[in-house]
Amino acid sequence: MDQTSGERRLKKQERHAQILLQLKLRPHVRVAELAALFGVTTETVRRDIGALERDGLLERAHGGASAPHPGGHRDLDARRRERVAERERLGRFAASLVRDGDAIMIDAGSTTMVFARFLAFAETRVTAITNSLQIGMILGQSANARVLLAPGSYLPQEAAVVGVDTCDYLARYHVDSCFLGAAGLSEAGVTEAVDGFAPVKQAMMRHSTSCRFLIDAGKFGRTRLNLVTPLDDMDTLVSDRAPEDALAARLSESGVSILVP
Amino acid sequence: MDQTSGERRLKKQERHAQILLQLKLRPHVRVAELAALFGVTTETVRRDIGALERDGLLERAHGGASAPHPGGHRDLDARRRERVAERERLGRFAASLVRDGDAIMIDAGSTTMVFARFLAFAETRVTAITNSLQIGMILGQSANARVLLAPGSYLPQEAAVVGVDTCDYLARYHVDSCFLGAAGLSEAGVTEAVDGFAPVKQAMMRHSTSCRFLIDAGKFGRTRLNLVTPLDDMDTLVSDRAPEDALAARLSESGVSILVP
DNA sequence: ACCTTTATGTTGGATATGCAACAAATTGGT
DNA sequence: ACCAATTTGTTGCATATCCAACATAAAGGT
Repeated sequence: MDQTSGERRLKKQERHAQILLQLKLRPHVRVAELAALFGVTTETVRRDIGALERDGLLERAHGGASAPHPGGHRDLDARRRERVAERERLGRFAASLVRDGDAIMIDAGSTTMVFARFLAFAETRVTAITNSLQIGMILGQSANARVLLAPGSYLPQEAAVVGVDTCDYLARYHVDSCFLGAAGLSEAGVTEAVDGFAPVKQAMMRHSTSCRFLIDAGKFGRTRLNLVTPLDDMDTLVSDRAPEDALAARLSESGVSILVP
Repeated sequence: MDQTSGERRLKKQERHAQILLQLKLRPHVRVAELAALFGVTTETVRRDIGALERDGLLERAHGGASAPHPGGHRDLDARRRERVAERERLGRFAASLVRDGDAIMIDAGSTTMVFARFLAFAETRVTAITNSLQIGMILGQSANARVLLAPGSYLPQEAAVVGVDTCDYLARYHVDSCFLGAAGLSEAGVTEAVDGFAPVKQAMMRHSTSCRFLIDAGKFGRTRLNLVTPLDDMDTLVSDRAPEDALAARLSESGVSILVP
């Protein structure tokens, strides 16, 4: 049984790879379109999409599928789905802290990504330096944003760059404020799970006048492997709600400013 | 006529803003979902989406809409759709030129993106330095690729960085070969349309042992504003088919190697 | 070769979406 | 309060998509 031309028929695995590849290049593909492309039935494509969805590699839509995020970052997306409302409140609030003309640094992370989306949406006139490709692309959409991307070695899971190149590059600038995410905030300080992120965050802290940590309340009391900064050297916490009890006491003791919507 | 709760009914403009905001937060929204969210008919949402699409602010899909490109590269996408078959042949062939263990530089562009796709698919063990975010993300998916991203100011239309930072960064490396795209190849030399790309391409040429220009035949005889290199300093042309007539003569006269599938 | 497993195609009916035309409601100005 | 313009809702129908069940074909192992 032959088809269109001399094209070899793709196997299931190859189709899956192709579908994911397509979704890296655009946000949405249609079942019919893929079926035509592969020379298979829509039902087959539907099965492919179903399988990929079960693996969490894409999201279905009526008539097609879209990337869990264009640029496909599963972990990041899974995290993003959690605490959506809180994160939106936090992101919107944090974006309101940026004023026209500010120069800022933005760290890679799901919370800072929401922040960047609101910043782009508000069309704040801003110069932003970031190590996150997604944040760069999002903010670059805003006509009023000037985006500088830091160099470094690329981490696919985080869609960000890290390493000495990244830190060296950041050291060449000084901005008004930096907006950083974190995986944990406890009495031990601000901590991070992703290897390589802590030095970048530290570099951003060093080269900005004020430093805002965007940490949603779900991360209070949590400690991860890499220490970003002890509470004593922490500047400002921006969150969706204020910490309580022991953590609150230690924060105030350390002179950390707390901003909540 | 009241609705669900005490919610105020949104006006058209507000719905439009909300839709765009939603699309900044995720890649795809559905008509039915938005209708429920706003408390309006699917037809109204459909009209909203239609209007936004006419303004180029989103792309429709059956049952919903998606961002023009999260990282929105409509031009790039439009270009990509042209000469698909030729470009795929060219990209696949160019990818076969890379051997395990190579260090390469890759320029931003639709042709080089296809090249990177095949490189990722082939899982070639490679270290790649690029100024294109999309290429970085695509190649970064390959377990065998190590990707270094150059810094610079971000160009949203091209999803790439350019500028002196970019060139300075490239100058710190030396690779086996570089793979560059171009908008035109004529007797005047290799030319490019996007401001800022030419210096980056030149920097890549300078810091690689061999330089491959990936230029599909549709660009033969075309001259654009920015000169990347005259034919005399050109190393290798990789294309889907060999040039003819005067251009072919000038290329051979200049000692340019020509590789075709 | 044979058989088993898996993948793909086919079909039909249920459901969802798209579209156009018209009706109803809302808005904005006087 | 009134009218004109705009916006939204409603309806009917064409089309597209989904899903499940079964048939066919391909792949893999013995």
